[in-house]
Amino acid sequence: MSEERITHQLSQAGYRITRPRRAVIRALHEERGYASPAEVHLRARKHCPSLGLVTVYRTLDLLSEMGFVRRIHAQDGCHGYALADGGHRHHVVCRQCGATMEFDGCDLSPFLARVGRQTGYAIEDHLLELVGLCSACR
Amino acid sequence: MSEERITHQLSQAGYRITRPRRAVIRALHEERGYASPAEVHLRARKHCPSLGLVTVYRTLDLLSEMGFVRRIHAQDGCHGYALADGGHRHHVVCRQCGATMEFDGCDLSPFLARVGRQTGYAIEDHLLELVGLCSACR
DNA sequence: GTACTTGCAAATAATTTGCAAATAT
DNA sequence: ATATTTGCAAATTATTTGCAAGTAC
Repeated sequence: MSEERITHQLSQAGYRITRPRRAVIRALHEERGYASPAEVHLRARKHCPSLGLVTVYRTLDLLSEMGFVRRIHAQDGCHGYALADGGHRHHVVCRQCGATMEFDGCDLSPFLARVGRQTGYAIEDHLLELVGLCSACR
Repeated sequence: MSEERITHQLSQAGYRITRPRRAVIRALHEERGYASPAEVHLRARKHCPSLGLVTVYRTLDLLSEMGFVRRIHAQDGCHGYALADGGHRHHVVCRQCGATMEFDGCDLSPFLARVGRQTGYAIEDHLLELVGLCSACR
């Protein structure tokens, strides 16, 4: 979802559109995959240098509650946040050097449909991250 | 997987079978869904009163590394652990109520193979998280 | 006996809360 | 004008580490 649309909806819901909140929303849009609160903070400071980490937590909570963002759990155990509906930002990470590369053509639909039937859930979004060795590290 | 099978495999891998480890494995078997380290600790103490929380963390790490246990991301922010019922399984999380459900038959192989060719990476592992609405919340 | 494990205490990291000052509406 | 939001500092909670003592093999 676009930044404008999110801010508009927040505004409609009675929340104020502040510089810190804009900065967090922008940072999330710039992120390819998911980011920890600390990472969001780092990135969002570019847009609002005075931004405090606490505000990042609070804003992520708000966005999460409003359904614009979702919490995901990363392998290392840290929590990450990603834009909901950003499900098609997939990437491979090299476990050796950390290089990441995006790939496109996420044709998981048949798979997702099957899981939906099997579990009774209405699947709305997904996050996929692949881990492996990049060509240089092999 | 049964307790005996897990301990056997740990033993085969060169790890020692201790009272604290048995207690943690048993506690996981008694748990229906997933449990936080603190919850595992509480339950496992019934089988090994001297058990320390630190050992629970270490044992969960070990079991997780060996693939006997999976980390689950709970809504409230705490990490949870659940037995991996063999094979590679994933889960769907309900964005409304947080209920999680496992599904099996994660047959992504054709997809992974294609991405491997496309990116030049040797894909070794993947993290897939699905988000949706559970049947009760729909 | 020896190397792996444990539990404790202390260190570190992650997240939340209280509150006066700042600011969007 | 005023109720919301912010940033800081401090509190709380979660997780990891160092190390001497304990234990499986």
